[in-house]
Amino acid sequence: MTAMTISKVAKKAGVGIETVRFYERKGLVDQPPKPPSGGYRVYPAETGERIRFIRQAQELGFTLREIKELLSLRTDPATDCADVRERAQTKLGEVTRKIALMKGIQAALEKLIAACPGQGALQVCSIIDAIEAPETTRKE
Amino acid sequence: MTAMTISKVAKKAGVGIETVRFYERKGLVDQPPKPPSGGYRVYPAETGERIRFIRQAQELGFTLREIKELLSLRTDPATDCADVRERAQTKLGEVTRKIALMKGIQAALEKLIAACPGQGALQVCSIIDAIEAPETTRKE
DNA sequence: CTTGACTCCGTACATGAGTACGGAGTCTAT
DNA sequence: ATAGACTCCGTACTCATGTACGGAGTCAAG
Repeated sequence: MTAMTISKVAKKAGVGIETVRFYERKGLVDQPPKPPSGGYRVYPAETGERIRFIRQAQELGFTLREIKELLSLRTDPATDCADVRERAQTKLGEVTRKIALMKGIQAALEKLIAACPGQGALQVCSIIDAIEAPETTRKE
Repeated sequence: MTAMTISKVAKKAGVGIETVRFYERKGLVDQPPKPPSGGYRVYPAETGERIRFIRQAQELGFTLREIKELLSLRTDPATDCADVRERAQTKLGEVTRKIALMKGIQAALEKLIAACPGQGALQVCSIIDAIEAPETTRKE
């Protein structure tokens, strides 16, 4: 069982070595200590999963800063539960909002696909219909 | 009814003037022609909506390049329907996938919130559980 | 017809998120 | 014990996405 070196982690996570190191610098993943005997750092298996999570969260429009916050949410005895709870609820609001927006786009795309293949010119339907202007009810 | 100048558009869309101009340069929104009489450009009302859409799509993790593609999808007689349909379907796949990922995070947050307030130390539950490793079934 | 606010345009600067490079050390297989 | 592959670390470069600046032109009100 070969030790988990940085290149193994990177490969498992589907990123480059430099990216792993970049996330270490940013505090998104822990840099394991160098073994006292000297030599290469050895990574726990979770690091790969953690990086995968980071990448997916990025695809969902979270910044590394936000992802760091997400990752710091965990129920363990050491952290103040009420605080974690509150931050989790804030994040939950964000993702719920994003899901709603995304569903708007999904619906618009489905409508577009449905409208398209019929014959030539049905309605002109734009993706922008996906957004229901929230505040644009002001004239001027 | 005062003409829609660039600052009005920006305000309506909730961005700065420079951002509008930046999107014009990038081809994400059309730059209206300068009136032949000279003077300031006047913008159609849709520009504001369009920019709002751009910002929302960005929050959902789409790049400007991708958003440009999204915006170019529309069923109108001028464009090849089959082509539009195909591109729309690709995009639909992407957003559907994103929704699934986002729901994973949503569920994890809900679980976290539910686990938290009970007493002190219930399970340690990490957000990373949100991701079901797709390919990590390889050992080594 | 002048003043203050706004537009236009080009260019420069900023920030987030990597990516690349290079030299020195380490590990492993032959 | 040496070659080839890999690690470590610092620094520098890149690319996307804006933001800021500055000077010249324009507009509308007093």
